Amino acid sequence: MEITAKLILGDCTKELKKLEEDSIDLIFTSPPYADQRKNTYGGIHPNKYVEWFLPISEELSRVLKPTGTFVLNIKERVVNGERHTYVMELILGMRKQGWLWTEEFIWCKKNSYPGKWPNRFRDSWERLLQFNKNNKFKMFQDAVKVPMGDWAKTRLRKLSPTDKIRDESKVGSGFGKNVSNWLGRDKVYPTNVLHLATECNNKNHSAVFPESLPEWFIKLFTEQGDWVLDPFMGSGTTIRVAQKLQRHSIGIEIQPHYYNMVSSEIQPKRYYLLDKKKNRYEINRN
Amino acid sequence: MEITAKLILGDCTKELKKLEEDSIDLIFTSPPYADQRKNTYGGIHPNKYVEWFLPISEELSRVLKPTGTFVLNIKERVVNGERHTYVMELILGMRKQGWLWTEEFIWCKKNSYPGKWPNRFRDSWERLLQFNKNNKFKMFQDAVKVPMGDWAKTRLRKLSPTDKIRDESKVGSGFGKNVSNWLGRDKVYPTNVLHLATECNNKNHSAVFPESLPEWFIKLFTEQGDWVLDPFMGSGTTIRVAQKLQRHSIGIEIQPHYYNMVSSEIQPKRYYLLDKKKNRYEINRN
DNA sequence: GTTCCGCATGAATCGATAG
DNA sequence: ACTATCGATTCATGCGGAA
Repeated sequence: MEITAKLILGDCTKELKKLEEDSIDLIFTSPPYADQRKNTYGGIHPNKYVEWFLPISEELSRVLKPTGTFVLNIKERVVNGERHTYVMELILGMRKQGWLWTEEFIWCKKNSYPGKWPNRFRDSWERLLQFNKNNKFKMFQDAVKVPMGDWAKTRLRKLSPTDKIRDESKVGSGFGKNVSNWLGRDKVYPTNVLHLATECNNKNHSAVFPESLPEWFIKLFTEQGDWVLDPFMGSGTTIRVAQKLQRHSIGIEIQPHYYNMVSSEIQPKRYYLLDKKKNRYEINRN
Repeated sequence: MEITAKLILGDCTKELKKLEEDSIDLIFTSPPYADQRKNTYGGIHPNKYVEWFLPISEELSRVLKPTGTFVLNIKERVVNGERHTYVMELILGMRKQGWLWTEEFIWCKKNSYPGKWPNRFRDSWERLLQFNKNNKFKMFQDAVKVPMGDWAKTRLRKLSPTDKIRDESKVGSGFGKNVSNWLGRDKVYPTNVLHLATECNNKNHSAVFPESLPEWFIKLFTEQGDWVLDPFMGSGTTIRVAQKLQRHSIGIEIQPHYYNMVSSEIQPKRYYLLDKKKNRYEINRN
């Protein structure tokens, strides 16, 4: 199996137009926050943020498959002691473009940026907005199951024989029936809150988010061989993870510095062979 | 010292008008979510939510002191597979009224409502929106400091309401029972993410949020003798905590059932004496 | 006195069915 | 076509009684 990673140097407002429509399964990106990264994209002023982004989201809608998902990592800045409203206005604007605002996940950053202010605490969470073109979209929930809470160890350890037998006899409570289903089960579905630490010790590139963040969404919304797009590639975290998980990827970056860095690291094509024993693809080292 | 708890039976859209202006230090409330609790306030349809709430927030602005804070606990419902936008529209509407949207805290609920759907995970967080009339407001950050270190973090997160209830005598010292463990440990400021479990069905009253939620904000935004208002009192959690922490309180509730329940539990006036040894007020049992 | 187990039940949401 | 009601699904926790 051949997995492609296509890197593009350029402004995504222009480069996106060259991509084929209905071709992407997942867009995962963290655009430059308002007034951050001043050199990039001219350092968008919070008040101009929405009008800058809407043409981009329009193009993203064009390239996304009808069953695809767009995950946007964003957080509003504080302006004059107040949270700015550009994220809310962006959601409202994108809905007018036809996007569905399906869900808002929360990323709780375990080690948030340090600091102390008289009127606020450290900001320790970010939004992960899920948008879709259609209310039928691809989702692979089993791929992101998590270990069950501690309560299970103590409480489900010993189940009386009656509980196991009760299966169909007592449908009334509904609980007894399901308890037996949970025996031997150690994983449950996650919630819409993600607890991940920020990576701080990566020397080569300062990624805005840890690899586990795109990893979670790539596993959730795509399968092997699907296409992942990051229009604001930056240090290439999304692309790197996509390749690792054997998804095709396209990354667009405006800054040559980042583009060159990622280019030197990512192979444009990688080949995987089906290992029949393990029943999965393994990288072909030849 | 005399601490008042004033309970009002009635519709807050009317009752708020009778309150004195610039008299409240903290408003903490959890209004009925759109189309939930159908018996209360007629079960407001998501599309009508903003126009229903804005007149109320207008009155809340009137009664709040210029240095006061309004904390609103709210979450949007899913309508047609999409998160509804009434919360965002509410924030935008309140800003037009002159409110400042200072901050958004996240309440992560460890035990969220169960369920499984093909297109979403369980909803495990709620918003706590902080609004102010002025960018100079009262805030007592030291009152909510938490112990440092991983040990303390996990401990804090796992603290069940019972753990706290067991030692209610040590009012104001945080989470009673474990305080001794924290002696000698450095304390740090918290972040804008709160990890609390919802109180499951208590035998007496099913509160929508645990006591530790209003407790945290009451400690953060008020001092002893200040005034706390909850215009949607419900089972009276906010009022109960305010009284425990020796803040005056006003609770408004439209349903006689709840009003009577809280009335039977809360003393309209409670007297505290200054214990000079401990340098704090203790309840006068005479 | 602890620890352990059984039971009930939540600010929910989807899809099918009925009016 | 559009709205109202109902059953199925699922995990963490408090409470009360038992070991």
